[in-house]
Amino acid sequence: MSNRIGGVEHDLPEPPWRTPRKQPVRRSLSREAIVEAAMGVLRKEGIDGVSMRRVATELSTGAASLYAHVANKDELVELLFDEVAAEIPLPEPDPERWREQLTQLWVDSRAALMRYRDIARAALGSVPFGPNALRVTETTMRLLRLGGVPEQAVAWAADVVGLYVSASAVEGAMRAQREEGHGQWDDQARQMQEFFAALPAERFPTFVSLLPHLTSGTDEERFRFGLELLVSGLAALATGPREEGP
Amino acid sequence: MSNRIGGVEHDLPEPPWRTPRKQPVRRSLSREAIVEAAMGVLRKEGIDGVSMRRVATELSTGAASLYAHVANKDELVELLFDEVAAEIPLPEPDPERWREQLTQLWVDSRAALMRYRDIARAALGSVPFGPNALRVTETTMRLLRLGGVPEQAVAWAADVVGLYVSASAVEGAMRAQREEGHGQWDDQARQMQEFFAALPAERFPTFVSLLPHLTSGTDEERFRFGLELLVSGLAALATGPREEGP
DNA sequence: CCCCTCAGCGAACACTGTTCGAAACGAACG
DNA sequence: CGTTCGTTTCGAACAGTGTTCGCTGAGGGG
Repeated sequence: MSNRIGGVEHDLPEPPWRTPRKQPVRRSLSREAIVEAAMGVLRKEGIDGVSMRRVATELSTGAASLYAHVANKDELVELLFDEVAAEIPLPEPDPERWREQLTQLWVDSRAALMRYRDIARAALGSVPFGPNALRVTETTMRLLRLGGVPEQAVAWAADVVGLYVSASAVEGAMRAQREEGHGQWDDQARQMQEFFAALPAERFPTFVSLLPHLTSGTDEERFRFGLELLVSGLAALATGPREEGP
Repeated sequence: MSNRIGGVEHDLPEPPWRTPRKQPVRRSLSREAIVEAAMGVLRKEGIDGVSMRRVATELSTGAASLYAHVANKDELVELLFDEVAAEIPLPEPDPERWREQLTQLWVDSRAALMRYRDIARAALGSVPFGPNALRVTETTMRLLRLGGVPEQAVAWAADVVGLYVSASAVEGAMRAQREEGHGQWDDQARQMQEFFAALPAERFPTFVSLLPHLTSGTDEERFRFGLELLVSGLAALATGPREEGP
């Protein structure tokens, strides 16, 4: 090809009589590389930041190239979601501590989701049946059965709790985004305060009287409160401890 | 202007020497008209169908005209959400029946949201504090207090249940969309069946053994199941009936 | 009566997801 | 070794999106 030694030739302008082969067409793109690059963007900028062009740029190529490895953006987002689900730590089920383990599992799930901004929105759009999401669901069901929850309730509860965790993660991500985006958290907290103070107490007496309680507690405390409602409700359905297996 | 009598002149081609005034510049656009038109689109095509151009076309004008009455699309969506919240029927609180009324209120909320496709997504993005949404929250809190639920729990529970209702409405809307969009509901139901059948039972034993329970029940039954978990959990927190007022 | 403000609105900007067609490559086959 | 074939790469283009800019012209206040 060239009598020059590799590496330097790229700094020189191409001789015009040679066909300009721009870049030597790396044939190195792969589903894994795409997902990895997209995960980086997701962590920094959230789902809206993950555009096909953005991910392609990260791999220094064009958007069209991605479509050889991924059907469309929806499929890419599903892959991302399952990749996040892989980061959820799973407990070794212990019949003595099923309630505690269940709570911890879902607190960890919310934390993993929120580490990747608003990725939880993907769980509300399409029921997540990727391999890693399935592992989480399987563990949830194992724990519920260990607690003696009836079969029908186990199946529905897995759905319900998944919904709640996703919704809470989305809300948390949105709040976090607003807090960092709009500069000072101070500014719009004051704005909220003013809005609340201007509320007509004669039209919303209960709401106004509960105002101090409304803003109290961290996001995770509020999440745990709802989770505890669900878990205790499930415990009440339990018919006593139960062995594993069919 | 013209010696013709009104109404007919629009059918004739404009004489070319007169400045073609396209349409006489209706100065009739208003926030209400915009929201009304957008509600129509929302009901038929969901949030993604509500583009600024689409709504403007419905009012036979251009997208830029809307920005005189509405700050941006986010604000428009918030207005739409509150309009939907106005359709939620509110009960007259009755201390004897607070549990039943609470359940009914949130079942009705979900139904109202789902009538407008995926509008519930707006509730997960920005905490809804429009006047009509506030009326629903106020009623929720009144009912919870009537049931003797502690103040802190009332405040947090309103948040939690709102999250759950919205999440369930979004999921229901997505499912409905897929069912009508992908032609036959039959086709992808079979596809799901095949996917489930192909699952390795040794890796997901609990999940596989619960398969029949997973697909059973209507959406609303599943929703009511989770709602009952929450409400009974709240009832357990109650310290006995309590009078209204400070 | 005049002027000035501001709703109306066409055009444009910077994006988005996706498709198309041509090129370039690797492997399999004669 | 040569040719063909399927796949990957990728620039360009298409049909959308939300939003801004600048011009026009009508209505109300002075």
